Amino acid sequence: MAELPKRYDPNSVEPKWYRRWMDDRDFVANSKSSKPPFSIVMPPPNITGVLTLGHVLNDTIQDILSRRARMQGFEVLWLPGMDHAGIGTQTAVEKYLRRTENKTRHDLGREEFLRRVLEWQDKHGGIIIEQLKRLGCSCDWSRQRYTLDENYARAVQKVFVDLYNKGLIYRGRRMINWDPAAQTALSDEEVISKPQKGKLYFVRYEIVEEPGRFLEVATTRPETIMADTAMAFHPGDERYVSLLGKHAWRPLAREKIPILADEAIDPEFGTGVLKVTPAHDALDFEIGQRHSLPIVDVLHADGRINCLAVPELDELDRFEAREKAAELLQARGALAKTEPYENNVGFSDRSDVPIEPRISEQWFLRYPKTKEALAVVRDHLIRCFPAHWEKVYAQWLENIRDWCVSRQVWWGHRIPAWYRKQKSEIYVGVEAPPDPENWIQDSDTLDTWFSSWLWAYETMDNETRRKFYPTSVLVTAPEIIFFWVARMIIAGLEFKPGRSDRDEDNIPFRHVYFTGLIRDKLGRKMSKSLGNSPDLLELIDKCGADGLRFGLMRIAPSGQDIRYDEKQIEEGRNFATKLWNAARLRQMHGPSSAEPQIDSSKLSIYAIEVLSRLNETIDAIDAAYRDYQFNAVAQRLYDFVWSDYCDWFVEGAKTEIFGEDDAKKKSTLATMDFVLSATLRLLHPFMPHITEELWSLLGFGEASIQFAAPPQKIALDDVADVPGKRDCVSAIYETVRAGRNLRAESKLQSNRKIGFILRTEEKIILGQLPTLARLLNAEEVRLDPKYQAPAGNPVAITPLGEILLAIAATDKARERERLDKEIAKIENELRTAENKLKNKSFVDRAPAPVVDEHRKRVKDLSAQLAKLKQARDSLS
RNA sequence: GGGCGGUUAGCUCAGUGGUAGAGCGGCUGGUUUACACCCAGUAGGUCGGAGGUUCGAAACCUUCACCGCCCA
Repeated sequence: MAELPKRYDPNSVEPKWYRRWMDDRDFVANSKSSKPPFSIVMPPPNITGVLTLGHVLNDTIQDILSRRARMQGFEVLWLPGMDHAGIGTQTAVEKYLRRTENKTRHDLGREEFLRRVLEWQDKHGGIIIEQLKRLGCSCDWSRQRYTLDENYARAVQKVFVDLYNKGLIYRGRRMINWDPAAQTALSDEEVISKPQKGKLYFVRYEIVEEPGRFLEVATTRPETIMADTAMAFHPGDERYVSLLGKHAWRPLAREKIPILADEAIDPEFGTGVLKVTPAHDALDFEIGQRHSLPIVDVLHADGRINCLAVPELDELDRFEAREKAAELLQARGALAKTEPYENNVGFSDRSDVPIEPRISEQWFLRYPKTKEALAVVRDHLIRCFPAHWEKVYAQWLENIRDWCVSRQVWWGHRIPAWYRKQKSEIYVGVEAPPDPENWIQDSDTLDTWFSSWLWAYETMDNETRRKFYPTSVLVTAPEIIFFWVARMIIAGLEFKPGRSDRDEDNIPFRHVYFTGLIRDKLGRKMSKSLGNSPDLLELIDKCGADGLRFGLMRIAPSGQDIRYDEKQIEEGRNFATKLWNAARLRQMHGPSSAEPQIDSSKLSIYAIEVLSRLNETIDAIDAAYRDYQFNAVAQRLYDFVWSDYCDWFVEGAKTEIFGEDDAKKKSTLATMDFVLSATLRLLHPFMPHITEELWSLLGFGEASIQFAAPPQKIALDDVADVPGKRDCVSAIYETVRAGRNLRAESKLQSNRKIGFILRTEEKIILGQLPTLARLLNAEEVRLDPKYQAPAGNPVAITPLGEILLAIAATDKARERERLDKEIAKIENELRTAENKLKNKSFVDRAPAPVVDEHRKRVKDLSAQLAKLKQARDSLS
């Protein structure tokens, strides 16, 4: 085998393996398999989206879970797909049309516009799928789905019809959230409230029955005064009771409006009087309903004023009109004052403009199965990770309101409802009415989430569903817990796609893992407009998909936001290179063995140590996976490979590899093979490409590493006194650290070969001197239990005794200083431990092992201190 | 206003009652035949404040402050 290059080149390795995996159909799930199922449905990215760090995080986690399950012997289905993103895609195409042809969708007409959207989709769509492949995602692409696939779209409409027939979906004129930019209704979940600096306008309304007396109202929206149909105060508010039943003059579009009392008014706010504008405020609408007030709408759909009675305001944009209305009121002496004011304003999640509460005829869903949906999470048929999301979920369900599902958008699933021409008759059905010429179909489409709530099972054919539904786990961002997660649970419980009627067979998933949110270095959200998202394909070119995956996973604590820094991805790349070189070193010493023969009776103490550490790592990783602590898994692997294996085991093992004893050499190489093979398998879910490449290069298996069983802990039962041997290794490593420190503190260059003397009675160290010397980069390490330091050799205390440099300190003053510092440190530690033991209640109450440990500490520290003081004295 | 997170080294973060940790960054030394995407060493912390529980608290409880998110 040719020597490997020094540096790992992911760009030549990663695409090669991905192609192979695809050619071998390794990711295709077999519904007929007898293996136990493991399934994930991918949260579908937008059809015209591109890969973001959020996707990388999300989909890497799904890939890790899928790949690990595959290795564990599960039949794995990771089902990918895309979402048509109704409003988002339509807006993008509209923008494009306006820019290139200066046309609106209405200029083109519905049919032509939809043709253009399809063109756009063909041109820009599905880029993200190729990017996910570059990331190494092991999705079953043969089952890739799209929310507008014919079958899927039909299922969406069928669900609508069913819910309509059950009376759960209804059409009604109600107060909804109107997005004046996108000109569509939105659901409550799509409204984000943001604090806004504005003004509070104090407006005077003259009392009709008492000319000259005024009622003062504080409002943030003077531009809607023309739509006021009443004034209201709290029934208990004594300031105003005398006005009850009287009337006020509306100062704009002057008219008499009644003064009434309603419990909903907060007497503390402003003057305690509310101007009731039922058409433009949700609370006012309710008050209006209670008091049978007329509804006057003074806004166009695009947010301009629609009020011929006040020509100064008519046709003005709502925000311009606000200023203008204030001016008009001022001119008429109706504006008492204005105050700066900050309040929360609902913004559209889509177009980031303030939402307009508006009365409109829309379709609504009265959510079914909300009690059951609460129960399945409360009773842990579904578990959230981290668990606190269960509370957030419950809170939403407990306060749930009907879902406005219709959108005034053309791109999407058209509402399967028809209205009879010239009659008020509605037909709702998957098929068009038999006499279409007499009907007009509803022009609206359904909320995109109304299609994605079926994603967990409508993406599967019957056979797939039988094998893989309910899915094992859903991985998603907390931002869409209501939009998607909760609604999918409701859909599963209502439509019962499972193999029985029982809830546990119909929930869409058993676990939900919520990722963190990725922020930039400054803590800001990643966004297109800020331009703070890295170019991921560039990053993959630079660090490899594996480097990106590992780097990101290592810094992604569960349940917390992630501060992204490219340096951390570089660390992922560096780690890949480290792993590569660890394999390279092994490969330089002859062929590795797929089944290394470990004769535990012949293992060196270092091999026992590294194998024990490997065992511990395997346990720790298992535990971390159980809690979905991916960063902990990554960190454990990083530490094991870099520190335990490379820094300590491999460096020490060079004694044997380059040594004369063939049996020892073989045993050491076998240990390396064992550890490397296990490490590659442990790392495979995180770094699929490099592990496959090394698995193949080192010949650890004929078949792909993807289906190799996860490493089991090695039994060291027949090794005598493992703890004793590990203590010995730990003492040796401690001694190495002390010796290296001596060398550096004595200003000796780290490459200079130098002699050390070890003053110890420990016999166990005899055979270990060559390894000790290698790790210390020493010319030799001389064992001398009776060594008398001639002129103050620099000395350090170790668990083995004392280690000394075989040369006199060149600078005695500095050496004294060093020893003084060391003495002070030890004295300090000693004092702490002694004080604890002096405390009677500690000795009486603390567990015996803890007390013993402190006694031992005092003993050890005292011995160390004595030796250090002796060395210090010999210098003066 | 209600709920949920967070506050540990210059930075990013681990750390579930028993001697405060890692990586990065800083500083010092190094082309020691796996790796300069590296190796060795090192400085740097009254664990946000105040109370409490305990023999013992970064961790558990109470409270306050500040930061962030979700819902009104």
